[in-house]
Amino acid sequence: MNSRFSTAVHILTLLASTPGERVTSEYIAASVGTNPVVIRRQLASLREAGLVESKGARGGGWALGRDPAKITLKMVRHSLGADAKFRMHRNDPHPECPVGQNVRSVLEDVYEEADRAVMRSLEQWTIADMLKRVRRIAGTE
Amino acid sequence: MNSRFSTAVHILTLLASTPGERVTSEYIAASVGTNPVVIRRQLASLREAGLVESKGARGGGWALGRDPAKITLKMVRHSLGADAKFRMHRNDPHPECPVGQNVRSVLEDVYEEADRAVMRSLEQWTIADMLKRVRRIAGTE
DNA sequence: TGTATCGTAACTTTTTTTGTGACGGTATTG
DNA sequence: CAATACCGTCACAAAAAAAGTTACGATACA
Repeated sequence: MNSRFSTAVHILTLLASTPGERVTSEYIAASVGTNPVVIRRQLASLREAGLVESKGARGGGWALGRDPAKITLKMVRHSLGADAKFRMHRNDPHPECPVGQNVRSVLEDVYEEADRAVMRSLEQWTIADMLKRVRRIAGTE
Repeated sequence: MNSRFSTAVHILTLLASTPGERVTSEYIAASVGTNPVVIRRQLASLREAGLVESKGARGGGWALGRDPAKITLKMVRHSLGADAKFRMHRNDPHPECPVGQNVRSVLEDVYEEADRAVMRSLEQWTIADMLKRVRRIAGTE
């Protein structure tokens, strides 16, 4: 998992915390502590996955695309595509080494399985859960 | 998972493929396609975990520290420590945003759980398995 | 028509990862 | 005992990846 995933969850939880309102990328950026463009970039992936929707122009902004109880962290990870995945070493192995030539393909199987395990784990968390727990910690409930 | 993990598995599988022999970091580097120092760095972590052992000086080199059937990929990942883990976004959230202030700690729980899932998955693979599968693909068996 | 917003491209900066050179230490070999 | 072939590790360089910034066009609202 990487920092893009973390940021995405942060954003979605923030949106869930202000239902009915549209929030600007500038506001989100201030909450996360970064630049609005960085946020918009992230939101772009989330929008493709249907998790958020945006409206341009004055009065525009961002809102969740669906019920936060129906957004799992699995979906979030999925929306980030290859960026969130396990990575292979990218060296060119020696052409005559049978191990070097073939470990990669076996490793791919390993990663695929591990990835499924991660997804099963993330599947159990929703944005609504995240918000609930955040609020419990903050004592805002 | 990252490229250090992949490289570590590559190295261990290579060592498993030449039982009884010591292999030099230079040889391993050639197989992986990188610099010997990079390999030694990686081997250092693996040695701390007892997965390999080395002998300096002439005639020296590296060998597995135990039966390849007793080395799981979980151990390999564990030996890499924090490097192999999921990472949080490192921005400073806005001090007055209750979401920003607390998502991290909830995310830590999420990551911990996901990490355990990965470990359970990796636990099922041993270096001996890797070698067997590599050989099957290579048709060297 | 002015303004607040998104969308996105190009670029810069920072951070992380990987690679390299250098050199000391040590056991083995002859 | 000296030459050698290794490891161990530090400091630095280069490359790659990620994050941040600037800029500007497009659009709807007021």
